[in-house]
Amino acid sequence: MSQTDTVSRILDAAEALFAERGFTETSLRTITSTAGVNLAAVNYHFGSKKELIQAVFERFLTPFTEDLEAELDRRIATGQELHVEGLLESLYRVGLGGLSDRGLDPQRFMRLLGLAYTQFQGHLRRFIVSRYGDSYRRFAGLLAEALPGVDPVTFYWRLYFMLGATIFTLSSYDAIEAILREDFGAQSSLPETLERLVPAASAMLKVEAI
Amino acid sequence: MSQTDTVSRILDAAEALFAERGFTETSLRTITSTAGVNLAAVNYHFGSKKELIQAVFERFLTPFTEDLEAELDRRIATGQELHVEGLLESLYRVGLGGLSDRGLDPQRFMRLLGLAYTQFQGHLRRFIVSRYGDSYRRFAGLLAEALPGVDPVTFYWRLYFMLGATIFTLSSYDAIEAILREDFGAQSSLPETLERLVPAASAMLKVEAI
DNA sequence: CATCATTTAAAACAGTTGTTTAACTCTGGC
DNA sequence: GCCAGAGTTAAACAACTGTTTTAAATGATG
Repeated sequence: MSQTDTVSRILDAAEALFAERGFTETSLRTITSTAGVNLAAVNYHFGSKKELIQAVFERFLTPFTEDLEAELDRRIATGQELHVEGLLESLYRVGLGGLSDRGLDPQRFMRLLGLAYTQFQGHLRRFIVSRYGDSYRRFAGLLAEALPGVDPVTFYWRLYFMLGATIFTLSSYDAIEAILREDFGAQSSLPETLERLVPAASAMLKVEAI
Repeated sequence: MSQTDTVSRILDAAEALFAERGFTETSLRTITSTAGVNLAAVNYHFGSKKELIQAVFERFLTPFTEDLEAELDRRIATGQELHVEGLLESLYRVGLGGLSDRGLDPQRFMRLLGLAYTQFQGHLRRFIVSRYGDSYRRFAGLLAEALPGVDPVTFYWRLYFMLGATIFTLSSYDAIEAILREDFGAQSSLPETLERLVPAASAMLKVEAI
């Protein structure tokens, strides 16, 4: 084994197994044997399982937020109007394209993001907020500006509605797609689903009624 | 201890602890010591931890679906038009009111429902689908009828968008509410949040654009 | 060539997990 | 009054968890 790719082999295996089964359901022994490395390597390189979990998230969240920031900069620089649909498209395009360019599976990315919210790992939520909170707040701010009629509290609730619809749906994408394929024979792709999500989420954010 | 309330004491403790920490993160020893019963009682009365998890869900999903069916029957019997907002209101009213009448915490109910979808317990999903799938399909069918313009595949994706927005938001209700209270000083109640969710989810289901 | 970080191996660590056992207590029906 | 059976108890089971330690081997860098 060529020395230092041990770290990335562990990250690869951990990422796949976490997305598939969750954190507590995945043991270090499963990870290391999948990665073909020694059990002690995880504690040697990462310190603990907690820090391994954080490292997995860091590896895909850092390029994701960087790409998103760049995309927002680009949109602002070219003087494009920042309407709701455009912002959501930016978000989804980065999540879909930017990551797969780097060889990362966007679906796995969504499953992990869903886990970060629903599994009970306090340290993970704290880690993500402290590391990527600024980018999140920037995006939320731009979205709020694009919705001048909506009062702040209502806006934030709807932002969470949107996050819920996105994360929930995409992290169970395979299961939902399988059901629809069985019932309607129609198979849909991930980009197609995002194309359905943009107008739906936009409509939800924009409603006039109380 | 008055003999046979051991079963319900276990269910009470398990329900609260599962909602708080998740399934794998909650040990039988924590459950039994919280309930004040012997460790072996779980295996004696329920057979296994899996079956205990299912029993917890059965205890609140059975009254919930019965109430929902009754509410739908009532709406149809009184000849009310079944529009989208009304159906969602029925769903949320039953989830909120019907359960708390029975002394069950609606938020806990939502957290557990979220867990059922996101935790990796294949047996749970199978159990719920086989037991409550008919009620689910009936509700989905009525909702589809109220949306004649929307093609079936798009409808089902949007149904999952709505489920995601609902389950995700309400299962993290406490956390989100705390953030909004800190940032805006405005505190919102669960009924208020559902009042925001009805028009938002309706708008999402009804959009005209592709 | 020596050095030092990296990797492997194997073992042990101390906990925790779900489950099972066998003995015990209690109670309702004969 | 007694006894079968349901209910409870403490103890032990075997398996697994994350982590640490020992040791030896490997490889790149200076």
